[in-house]
Amino acid sequence: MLRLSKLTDYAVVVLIRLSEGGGECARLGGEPVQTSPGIALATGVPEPTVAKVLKALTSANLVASQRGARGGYRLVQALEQITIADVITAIDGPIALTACVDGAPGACDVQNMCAVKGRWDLVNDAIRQALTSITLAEMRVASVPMAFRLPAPDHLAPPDRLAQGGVPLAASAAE
Amino acid sequence: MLRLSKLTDYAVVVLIRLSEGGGECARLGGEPVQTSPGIALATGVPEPTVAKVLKALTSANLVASQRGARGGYRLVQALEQITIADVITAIDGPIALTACVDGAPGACDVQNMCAVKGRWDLVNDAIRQALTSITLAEMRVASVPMAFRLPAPDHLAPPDRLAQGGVPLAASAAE
DNA sequence: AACAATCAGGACCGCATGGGTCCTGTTAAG
DNA sequence: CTTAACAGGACCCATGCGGTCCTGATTGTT
Repeated sequence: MLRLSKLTDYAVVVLIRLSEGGGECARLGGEPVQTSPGIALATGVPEPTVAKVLKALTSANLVASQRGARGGYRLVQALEQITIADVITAIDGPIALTACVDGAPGACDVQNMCAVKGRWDLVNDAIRQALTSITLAEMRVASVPMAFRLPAPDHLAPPDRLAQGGVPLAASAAE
Repeated sequence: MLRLSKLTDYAVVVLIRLSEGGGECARLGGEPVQTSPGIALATGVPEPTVAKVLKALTSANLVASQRGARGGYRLVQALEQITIADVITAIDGPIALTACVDGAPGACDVQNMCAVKGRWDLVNDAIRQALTSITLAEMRVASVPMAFRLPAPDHLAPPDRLAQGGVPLAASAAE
């Protein structure tokens, strides 16, 4: 699968949402912050999950948090400065395809004559480089080719119309 | 984690083992084949797992099988022609990082206003390209920098000494 | 012709991991 | 002092992977 976690997907959504300047809570010396309930409402991701993602992103210093009333989160870098590798590392931990490379305790169980030991590093480096070369800004411009772009991010988009007719994608071909 | 399955790791081991010409069963009109028990014995991977991996590799036409007595498996391409992407696709299925891209049944549950729909394709392509650019031959030469290379593949290497002093890698820096 | 060896293709089970929720404490603005 | 929001856990459940096994089909050997 080579599948990355759904949380990482959410993190991208949340970060892009954060970049769209939360127009609601422009306080705190000009630094506009957004609350996790607000982001959850705007993105459709459940609030606890948004909170969890934001905590991880804060630990990774991708976003900054302001505690207390009128608090919230804000980006510390522009989307152009955030790479996919950053997000994946923040959410899923270090990028390592196999247990052999990311410091597994018992190493592989067939380490005796494992003829390919350490060779995955080559692949890991390639992956890592590929992920480092893509920024969130690039991902955003590549998305939403249709007219569904919300120009004003401060008025939370009503999900009704979008959910009905919007974005059929691959959901129809589901067995 | 972006972790790929352990089966894929085994597949690489098995394929490299297959490339080292099974010296035992040189039959079948000059096409030397190796049996799955033999490969299991040589690599240290349990036999059922080897068999499962080989079946998947056969379905993906990375190896050819000869049924019946004196049967076995052999490579259909040189290691130089097999990319990591081939192996991953054979074992783990198509390379797709998120459920949004590989035709998931329900699509993402937040598809309503998912602002990043389809944007993972960028990342997927980058990953796919990175994995396609690395062949098994490159992985083999990059491995085993020490004197642990077994010159004769038919005499199974005694695991004892190798397991003890061999290849410390990153296993020490765990946690 | 009978036998044995080997692959084919499933079904099956247990465990680990991730996804998701919730609870309690801490901070800061009003 | 109260309230709103983050911090940082603990916790449960489902999914999927790793691994094993069984039965049948095929083919060389005796």
